[in-house]
Amino acid sequence: MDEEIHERIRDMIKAIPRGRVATYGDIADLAKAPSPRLVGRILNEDGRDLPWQRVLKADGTCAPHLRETQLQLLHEEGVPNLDGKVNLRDHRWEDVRKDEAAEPPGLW
DNA sequence: TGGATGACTTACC
DNA sequence: AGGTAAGCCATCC
Repeated sequence: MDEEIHERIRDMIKAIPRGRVATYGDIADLAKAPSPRLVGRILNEDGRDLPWQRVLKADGTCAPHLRETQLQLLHEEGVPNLDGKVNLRDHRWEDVRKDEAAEPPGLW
């Protein structure tokens, strides 16, 4: 059902930890959404109560109309950005989870 | 029914 | 590194 996806997408976004980010594609994947476009649409109409600032495009940039606000909020959360682009390698939610699970403790 | 649109992605050049 | 094109899914006209 569409409602299911809708809800799951919102839950996934809510689940993004502070100081971390995820791409639309990641959310779509985790929420089993058929397309990243759906994630964008959800945020557009129902993103008021969500940490929408933690959702970025695949290249680490954010949507044009939000750029200013987005970067500001992320910066306040402790997510640095370089000329409007966030380093996904260091702050991407999915990647970090994977690394933390696979990385031997104490290595870093 | 068919085409246009959007807080997207990937591939190619 | 930056531009274009095609694919993508739900919605609206």
